[in-house]
Amino acid sequence: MAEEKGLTPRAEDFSAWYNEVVLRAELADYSPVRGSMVIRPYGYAVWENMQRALDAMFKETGHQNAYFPLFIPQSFISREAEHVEGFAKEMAIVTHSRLKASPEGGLIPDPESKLEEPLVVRPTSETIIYAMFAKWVQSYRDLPLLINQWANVVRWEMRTRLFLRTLEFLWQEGHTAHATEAEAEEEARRMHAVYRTFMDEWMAMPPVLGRKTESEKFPGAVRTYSLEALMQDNKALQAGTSHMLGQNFSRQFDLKFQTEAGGEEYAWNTSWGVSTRLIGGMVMTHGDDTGLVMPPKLAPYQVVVVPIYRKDEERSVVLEKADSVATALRASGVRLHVDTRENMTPGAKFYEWERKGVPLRIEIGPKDVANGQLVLVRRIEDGDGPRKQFVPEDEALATIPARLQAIQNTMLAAARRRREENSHRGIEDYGRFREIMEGVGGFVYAGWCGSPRCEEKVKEDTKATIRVLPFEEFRTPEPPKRCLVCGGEAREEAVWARAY
RNA sequence: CGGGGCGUGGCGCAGUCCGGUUAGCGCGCCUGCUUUGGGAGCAGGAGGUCCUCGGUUCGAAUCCGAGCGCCCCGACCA
Repeated sequence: MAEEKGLTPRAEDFSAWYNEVVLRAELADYSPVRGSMVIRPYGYAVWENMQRALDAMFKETGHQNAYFPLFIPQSFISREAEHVEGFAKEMAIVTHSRLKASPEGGLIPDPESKLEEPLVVRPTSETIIYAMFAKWVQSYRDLPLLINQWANVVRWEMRTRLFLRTLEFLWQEGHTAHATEAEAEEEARRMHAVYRTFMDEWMAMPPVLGRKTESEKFPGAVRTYSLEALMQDNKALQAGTSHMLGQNFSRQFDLKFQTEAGGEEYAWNTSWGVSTRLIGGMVMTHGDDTGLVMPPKLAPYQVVVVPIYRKDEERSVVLEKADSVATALRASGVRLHVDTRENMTPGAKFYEWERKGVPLRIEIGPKDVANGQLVLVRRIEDGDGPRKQFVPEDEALATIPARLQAIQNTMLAAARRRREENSHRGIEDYGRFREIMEGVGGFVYAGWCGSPRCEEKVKEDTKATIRVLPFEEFRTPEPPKRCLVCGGEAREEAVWARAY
């Protein structure tokens, strides 16, 4: 019974812990279809908070939302050579438009309804979006074209995990067209930076930024910029990507424009996306053995109020107080829930809301009403006194927004510290490297000669890959001289890790 | 696709080896009363194609055969 209530500790089996947290915090549930999941209201509320924040940032940077169709003609996918290569093996295809009764019983696709051209269910929308852009763009005056869409996509993955890799997932994909290479490059980097702001400030999940190697870049891109976060099991999570597509797609979809000088040129494209995978990242960045821990800025409920009472008279006094506290806090912009369930003891509610990761709990009992105080209990330790504090009501109401921000800051600092503590720098010995990858894991910063062969060897030996070629601010002050693998001259520093 | 595990009320499981009354336990659910400051108590109650199909048998959750599904590990994967 005690085992039923607790979670598998992270140290014992991280993967089991993760699944239990997601299911028991009611973020998501398995659906009847293998590899597909239902995002439950509590999990969807997190996604909505992510959407709200990101969408505002996209608008601030000049983008507009639009919606493109789920179905893409199969021929579109094959136009860009690398693109087909990258996605062909995981595509869902629609070939028929109706079913009919089978002679052997059951239903079969009606052969007469076979489509002229199969439709693929979008794994990403570059092809159809740039086909449409081609219709809309004639002149340099039509550029830049800055579009985002919120959508679902399907990738038929072999092995799936809740939020981290499912057959269908929700995401946003930005797609832009520019008149010059420099503008497109600037856009790809701008959105890369927007993601970084979001992950740092909203998710408290500080990623390492950099560029992907040739072998890891997006199929069809010239360059891929990535944000890699380190999870508590010391595996990397690719949390977002931004691609400089060059003219690869515009050439295939005839996305041309007339230049100011009167000539004709292909547009320069970018695309960038983050998905519901971020919810998995949030879980694996902040969760503990008690359950979920939500950064206040994403928490569906930042504060939950648990009223405590014995007698009816107490009940009405306490609930009245809970109500006025709720009204006051909502007025200062706090997302709050008053848990008035009658069939549950306060203790049971405490456990439930902790498992669900609510950052701050307010307990209100008869004693508190009498003393004009509120009991504040933080979800996490943050070095600022005990988790549980008795605070005069006025002071509590006035300081709760700041307390939430303090929790947010603490979580970011803790995540950053953990990332750095598990980043190994100055590793030159390949044996030592293998030891790290097969043992503690984490990010290893080391020299790379630039050869795909060395990359491949590491993957075979250790399952680790180059997550990013980090931007300057993340690099080791003293640049590595030798390639970790072959000992040849290091062309640049790489961040290696096992990844999700 | 390979390896492992598992399919029994909503959830978690026992029972299966060694066939035998009415399939059991915990949690959850419903009703009532008492409770409520860290996972409440008592009483009553509802809820089951034992994954499916076929076989053996007087008799199958249990034995045999085939199939299906899910989870985990690997291969695979922006």
